[in-house]
Amino acid sequence: MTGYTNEARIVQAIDCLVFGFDGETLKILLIKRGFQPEQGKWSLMGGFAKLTESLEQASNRVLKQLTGLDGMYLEQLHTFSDPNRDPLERTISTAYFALIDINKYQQQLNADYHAEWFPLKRMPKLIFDQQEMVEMALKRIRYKAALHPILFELLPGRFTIPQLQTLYESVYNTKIDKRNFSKRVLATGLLIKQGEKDKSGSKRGAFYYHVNMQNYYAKFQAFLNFIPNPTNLIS
Amino acid sequence: MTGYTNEARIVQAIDCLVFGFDGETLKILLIKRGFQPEQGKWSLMGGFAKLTESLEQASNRVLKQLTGLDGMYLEQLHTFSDPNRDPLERTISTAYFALIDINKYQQQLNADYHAEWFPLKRMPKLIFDQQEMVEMALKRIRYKAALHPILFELLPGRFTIPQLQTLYESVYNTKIDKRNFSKRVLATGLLIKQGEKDKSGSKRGAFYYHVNMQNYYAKFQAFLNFIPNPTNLIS
DNA sequence: ACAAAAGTGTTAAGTCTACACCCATGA
DNA sequence: TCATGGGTGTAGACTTAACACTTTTGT
Repeated sequence: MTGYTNEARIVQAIDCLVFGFDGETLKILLIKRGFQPEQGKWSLMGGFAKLTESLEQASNRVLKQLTGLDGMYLEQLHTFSDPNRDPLERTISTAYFALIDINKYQQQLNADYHAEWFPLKRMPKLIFDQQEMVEMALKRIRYKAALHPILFELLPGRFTIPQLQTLYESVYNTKIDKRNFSKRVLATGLLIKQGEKDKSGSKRGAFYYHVNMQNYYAKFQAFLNFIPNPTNLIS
Repeated sequence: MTGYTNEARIVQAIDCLVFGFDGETLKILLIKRGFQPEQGKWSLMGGFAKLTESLEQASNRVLKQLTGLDGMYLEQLHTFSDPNRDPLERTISTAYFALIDINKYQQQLNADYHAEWFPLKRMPKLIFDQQEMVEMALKRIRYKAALHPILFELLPGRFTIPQLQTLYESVYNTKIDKRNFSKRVLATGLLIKQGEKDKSGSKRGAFYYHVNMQNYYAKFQAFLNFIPNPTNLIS
């Protein structure tokens, strides 16, 4: 017996949504597609599953190629399977999203792909159903970050509370009271204050913090009620 | 140009996790697998994607075959792609979970599949990675039901508040104070009281309610903070 | 009349929100 | 010295949690 008989075999793709934060706004990494169809158009970084690797392995492989980075936060988003999603051939694509520290991103590696960071508000049209993927990823990130501390993945190893607040404000496109924000974020016990200050943003300087990794894993589930109005969150 | 060259083509399966509630406990519908490998073992209901259908269409087709039902609550859970998950051939499977009113389930249709409902606590060992699928689905249901009113999908068109409470208690394996429970559930505005009572559970009888579908869609997002301790919920 | 489940209200504790002033520093 | 962003506390509103007794009715 060598396999299932009479069943269709289908090309299995992966698409990677890479998000970063530049201190101002949430950005997504896009490439200029290097092959047909839709060659030369802006696109998510993707690839195809090989016979001997899982989709997680395929995504990590592709992300390593594109960004030079390993071991980043990576989560399966959804599998897109409309029979007409790819005009060239019936293809199923599983989308993954990654949250990376934009500073670790290795610029030289992407020369081949002509990769560029785009603020989400000024993103070009994408090919196939990738627009839908981006919207779903944003919903997922907003939903999840309201309950879990995933946004730390977008920051460097040390960061200030005002930076963290800007990140939350940019993800939720809202303004948060800084007194309430710092009270809550400190109350989680996830942050450890450092001696040094970041003087780049102000004359007085803001203290650096880093994540208490022990508490991070322990409290990953318990980081609730962070956002003023967790309405507008989606399934 | 007729397709991608040099890319692997892989069998794409779907697996359906069908949940129901019998008034006592949450149950899952399993079948005796009718083909190799693992023929005769207890398994999730599954199938293969045809070239011309999406995975959602495939799932609905398979669920219709198994249960006779259409249009049930169906959500994509996760895509499982370990290269060794199926010993016969490399197969990728996307799991979907369905929540159905167990009373609508059409018994005659499953004769071919030897389907049976199992309380989750007394579930037999499943084949391949299906055990993992069930665990992930349970986590997802608990997570989502803490924030959204999906558990109504498991109840008949009319139900009583004590029945609803039993359902929540069984999903979360916990006890909830009935005064607080009814206050909260009524405060959502999702329930409409009916004139009649269900006399089956007690001598006095409990009023029937049904879901206000208008509010249901409007408030699907806003049904928050339902469960005493939304700790133990998973990503 | 009694057993068994349904139904209902209050109070205290805790959490959340709104809000304004002083601090430190570089230019 | 002044302009800029950093840092902090409180009071009122609201929400949540804990808790017990009365009602209905079939047997």
